[in-house]
Amino acid sequence: MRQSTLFGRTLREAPADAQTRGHQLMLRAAIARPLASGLYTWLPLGFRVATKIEQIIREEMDRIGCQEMEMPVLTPSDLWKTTGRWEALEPVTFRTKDHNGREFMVSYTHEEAVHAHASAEILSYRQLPVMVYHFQSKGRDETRPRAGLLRTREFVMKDAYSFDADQAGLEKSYKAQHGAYERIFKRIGLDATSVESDTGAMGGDIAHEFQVLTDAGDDRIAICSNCDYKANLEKATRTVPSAARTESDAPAEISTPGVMTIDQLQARLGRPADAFLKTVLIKGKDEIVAVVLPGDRNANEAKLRKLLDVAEIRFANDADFGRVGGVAGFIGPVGLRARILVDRSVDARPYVAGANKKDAHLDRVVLGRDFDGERVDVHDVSEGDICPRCGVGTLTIKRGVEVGNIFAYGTYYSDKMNTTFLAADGTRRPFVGGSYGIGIGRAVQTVIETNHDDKGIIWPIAVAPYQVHVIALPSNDEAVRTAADALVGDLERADVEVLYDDREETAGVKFADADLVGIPFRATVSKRTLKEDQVELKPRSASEAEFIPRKIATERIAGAVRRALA
RNA sequence: CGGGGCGUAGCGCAGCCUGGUAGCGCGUCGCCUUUGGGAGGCGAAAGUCGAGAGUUCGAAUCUCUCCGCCCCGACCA
Repeated sequence: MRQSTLFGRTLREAPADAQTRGHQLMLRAAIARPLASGLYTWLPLGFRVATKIEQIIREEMDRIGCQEMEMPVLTPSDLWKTTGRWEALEPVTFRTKDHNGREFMVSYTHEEAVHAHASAEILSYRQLPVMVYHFQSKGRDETRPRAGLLRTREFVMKDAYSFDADQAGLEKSYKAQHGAYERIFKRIGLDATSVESDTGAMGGDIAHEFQVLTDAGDDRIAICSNCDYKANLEKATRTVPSAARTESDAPAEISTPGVMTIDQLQARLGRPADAFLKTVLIKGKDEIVAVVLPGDRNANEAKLRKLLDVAEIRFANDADFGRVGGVAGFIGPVGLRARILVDRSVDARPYVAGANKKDAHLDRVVLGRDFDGERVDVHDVSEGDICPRCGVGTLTIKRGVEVGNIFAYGTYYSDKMNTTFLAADGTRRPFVGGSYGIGIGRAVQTVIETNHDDKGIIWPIAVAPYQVHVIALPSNDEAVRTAADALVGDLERADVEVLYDDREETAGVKFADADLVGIPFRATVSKRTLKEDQVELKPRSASEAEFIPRKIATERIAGAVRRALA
């Protein structure tokens, strides 16, 4: 490919609204361009990367017997209505109607569609298990697209679906996908770790996210310093140190005029945050729920949403406070007329809690004696907490990008859509399923986020837009041009992918662009190298170049590419 | 959807407070010189100042409404 004709120019400066390094480099290196908020066009260089990533995924899916197909972007509303997601996904989806008024969704995902097909194609247990996948655009009207390709409103996802006769089969399919994912991310050059994740509103048992740790990410992951425990903060828990039970007198009211927050209580009473109980009133499905936590812990919204089976956590209003007998700022679990959830971080010792009376708190409130409630796990873990698995290591919290997820949802969709097969014993049984997604654009930018230096991208060769960047210097010199043209032709005949910088630019511009675009090998043909009858070869990731006699340059460069790919 | 910020030439920005000729750097175009790390000279093109309404003799600048974009939070691949 001659760079003089390449569609898409490099940018010397990144647009001011590009925040992360990957976003900046993605734009500067002409990988993709925004068309509107959260909508991106692949430029030729980026499209080649995306295509290579797809091909790697395709090979690994095929290897585990997952069959490629393709379902439409637009899917009819009645399909979604059978699972209730037409309503549930309303705020985050794009919709349209045809000329007869029939409604369609720009598919958010394809579980419904694939179940409809499975139901029609798979009649007997003899046809199971089956795994299928496709690469297809998803539409998600994200309220906040973010960081370039990391979160967009339309993106291509590889989504695979497994259908099994029973739970044991599902677990096998799930393991096969998990293995494929590990191979895929390794080949792409992403250091992705599988992390336990929340199963979301769909329930189900097992789910893993593949997270790439980088500050550009917007997920938070708890990681044990000792064992292999890793979990999304939405799900992460900890070992709560057991406190010795202490005896104490009955609660006593203390006057605390105007003292309404944990911070103020600490200042006023001179005790640490964990000496207090924090009580948060929230709206449940059709009840008011009080969540009781130690003063130094925050409630985890994801955990609460799942526990209460609500889409969104909303705090109680004044009327709700009155209804349960609480006073804002002085709320506590003792005598409260609400469903009470007590976080497992609360232990069996006396705390200071709100007295449900203006300007008053209760000292020496003890769980089990003075109040009680359902014991739950709804707190955020913090840096330094004890690992829940090994009980030895401490947790650190890192940011991550979720490049893929796998999810064993079981019969969730089959039950709702009544998709069944005929089992060996003659009964009709629901498909036991799982879904497995990878975002292509997100993967591309995550590779950049984790493979660059201060000059530009450093592509892993397996996904690089081209393998060798040939630089002619200067390209208007007859001899240089002839030699460079010949090298490019020879390399291409040896099946090497070449980007050829034949532009009439100065050396500085060409080298700076080569570093920015980040093709793994740079081969320079210049007046200087020609004098010695040589070609200069420099890997993007190395600081030193080597000089190769022109006669064997093609062979040597093609060999280097082959070794790098192996 | 809650909170915050920003829209002036392709990109990065100044000008706005205190109303009066629309500017700078880079890029782009032409010619010349240059060619191993974003070169130099001369010349040139390019802006509905996000949109609309208002105030004013006069609005990029003041007021209002709308639109777009970004960041933090919540949600996702």
